Amino acid sequence: MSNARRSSAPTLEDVAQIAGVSRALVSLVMRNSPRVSSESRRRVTDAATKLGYRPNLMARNLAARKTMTIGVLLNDLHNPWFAEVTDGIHDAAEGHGYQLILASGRRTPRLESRALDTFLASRVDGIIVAGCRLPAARLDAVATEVAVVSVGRALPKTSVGSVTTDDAFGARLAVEHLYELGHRRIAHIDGGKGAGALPRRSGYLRTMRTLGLSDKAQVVAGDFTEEAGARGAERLFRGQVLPTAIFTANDLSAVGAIDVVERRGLDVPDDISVVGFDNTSLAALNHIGLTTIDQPRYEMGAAAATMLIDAINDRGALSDVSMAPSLIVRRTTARAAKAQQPATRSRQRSSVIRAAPTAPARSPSEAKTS
Amino acid sequence: MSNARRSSAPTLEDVAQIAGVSRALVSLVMRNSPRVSSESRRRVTDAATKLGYRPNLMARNLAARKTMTIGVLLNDLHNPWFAEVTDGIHDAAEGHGYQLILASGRRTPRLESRALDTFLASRVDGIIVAGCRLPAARLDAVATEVAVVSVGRALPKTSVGSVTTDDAFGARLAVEHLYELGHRRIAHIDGGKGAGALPRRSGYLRTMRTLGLSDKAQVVAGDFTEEAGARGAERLFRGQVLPTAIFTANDLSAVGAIDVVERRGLDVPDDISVVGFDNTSLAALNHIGLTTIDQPRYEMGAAAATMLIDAINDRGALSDVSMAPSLIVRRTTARAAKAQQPATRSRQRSSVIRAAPTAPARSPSEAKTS
DNA sequence: GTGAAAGCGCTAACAA
DNA sequence: TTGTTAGCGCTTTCAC
Repeated sequence: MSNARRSSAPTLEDVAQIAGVSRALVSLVMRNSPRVSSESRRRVTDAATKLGYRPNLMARNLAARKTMTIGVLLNDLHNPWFAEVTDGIHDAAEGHGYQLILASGRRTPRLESRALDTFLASRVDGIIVAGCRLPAARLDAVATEVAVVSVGRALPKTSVGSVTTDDAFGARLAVEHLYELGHRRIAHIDGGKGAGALPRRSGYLRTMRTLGLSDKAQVVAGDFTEEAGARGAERLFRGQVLPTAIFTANDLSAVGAIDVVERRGLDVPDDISVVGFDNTSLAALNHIGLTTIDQPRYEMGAAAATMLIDAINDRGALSDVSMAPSLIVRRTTARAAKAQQPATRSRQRSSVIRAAPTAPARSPSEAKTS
Repeated sequence: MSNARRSSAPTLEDVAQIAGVSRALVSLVMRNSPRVSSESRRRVTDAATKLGYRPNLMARNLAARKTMTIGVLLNDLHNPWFAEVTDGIHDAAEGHGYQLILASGRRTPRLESRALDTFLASRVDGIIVAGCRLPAARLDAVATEVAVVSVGRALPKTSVGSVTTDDAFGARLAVEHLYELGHRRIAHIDGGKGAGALPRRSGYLRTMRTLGLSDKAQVVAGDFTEEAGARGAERLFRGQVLPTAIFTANDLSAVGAIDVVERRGLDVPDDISVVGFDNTSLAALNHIGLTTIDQPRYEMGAAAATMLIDAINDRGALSDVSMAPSLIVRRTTARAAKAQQPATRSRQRSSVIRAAPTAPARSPSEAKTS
């Protein structure tokens, strides 16, 4: 560390001056227009580098009436799901010459709302909201001013486009998987008001009903965080009968729930099976080996960006696309024990034994770690 | 999804017109200046809401010659360390009235560099780079145009301020902890060119030397990712003698290494102890229970933002601050086995047994999960 | 307290 | 191919 800072950045005018040409010519060169003689081009670029000239984006965007920028609102930087979706958005946007500006909502509607205001004030050409929890009406209002697409949450009856997975079907896959393993008492720790939480919850309930398990269905409140998963599991332990399986609204919650189960001296999956949702990198960690429902996160991000950019350029309308989820079986689910009720149920954290599945690894279809 | 989009946003002029006042007055109201009569204020705000007026940030910033925005370059959205640092930056910046615009470098110097260019072109008032891998010279050049502070990596002899932890000391804590548990053959999977990787590596080497363990020191190349941790561990397994302990450059790598160790049929910590670095939320997951070196991530982010903002407003100079790391003992480290060489060393992934520490939990100082 | 006028740095017709 | 001329929407003196 030491010091030095510029006084005032050079402008187009400065460059034009020392290159001995007009401002318009410099402008053309900066946007590398083909209709410039190579001689002029050289003189301009020379002058520019000599001055350390850098076009002022604000001035450019103000004059051009577009920004070639898309604002991306991420609900929770702590959840790897968002990183993975963002990669997809990034690559697709870059391919079309668009820049990204990211904002973090920190799972707080107030901050999400403010971030949207900033995007609008910055006149971004389009907005992608990922896992956004804001009311549909709010998003629809934003969509009045600029094209918006939502990832991870459908917004029917609004002008907001969406790319989601079929959450209800994903929930069904999870429940059916557990059912086939012999589980009946299957609980669900939900995602509260989070994006996609509702269809996952109703998908769970519907499937339980279809399987004739309505009386055994049990939903506890969560919010897509690890802490919520832990709290949810604690809640289950406080109940009369313990479930033999837990289906959580996302991977983060699943990890929280597993911790609690093991802390209670029970084993996953021998005593209680757990299925997550998302198939984030977290689930894929071999050390966690979470059975979960895969969402094609990267592809979802890419699809959202492509749809948005097409809409911006009037090459297509916003729509609602739903991608197929799939079951990824790893090591947190196993055949239900004979006894409906797990054997041990010590309260204190006796030495925690995490054994491998007794059965040989069931189709360890380790999907791409993204 | 359906449709509708605005034609052209209302401007200050429009508002002034229908409020029956001058543009300047509207401007004052928008920036809520105190020298406006409440009557005028009311008329203006009424007109503004009626029109759905929203100040154009580009125009404002262009005219005001400042943006009240700080650009934050995050090296890797997939690593929770960045989310945690960002929270600190966010809160501190907000407290001073600054906005954030985030950019993801995706662990790619080319993208990091481009993001910096965008920040400069956008005329942000200051820049924070977190875990940035760009050459010091490049960052120093940027620092010529705007105040820059780096989190997680010191940049001596440049104009870039920095907030780091004492990485070398952290490495020493890790090695000494292992030494006290009886380990001698302690390997290090490093962070390559990553931020902070160098001091961690040299801290490791120096401590090994101090402990008279130079001949047993072994460094394998990594890059702060889980994959690199796994590759590094594989490399160790290919060696003549296996270490009894591994110190990795960060938590992500530690998790990768642990996976490989267990895949090889060995136990962590009974056969091989592992220590990470960062104490991210990942390490704190009970299910992982990684012994690691804590960095006060939130505080580092906040300190960086505060330092930057002070510098922007000439209330202080950029400097290099280093925060103290600390050892967090969880469950991936244990007393070294009697035999120098671990017993089993099966090649195939025999049933993986993950046992709890045989010794009762050693000071489970679960630091704040941030 | 309010208005008029002059830019901020650039793009976009249109002329030449 | 290059230069001229208007703005883009806002802030900021500086009068009144």
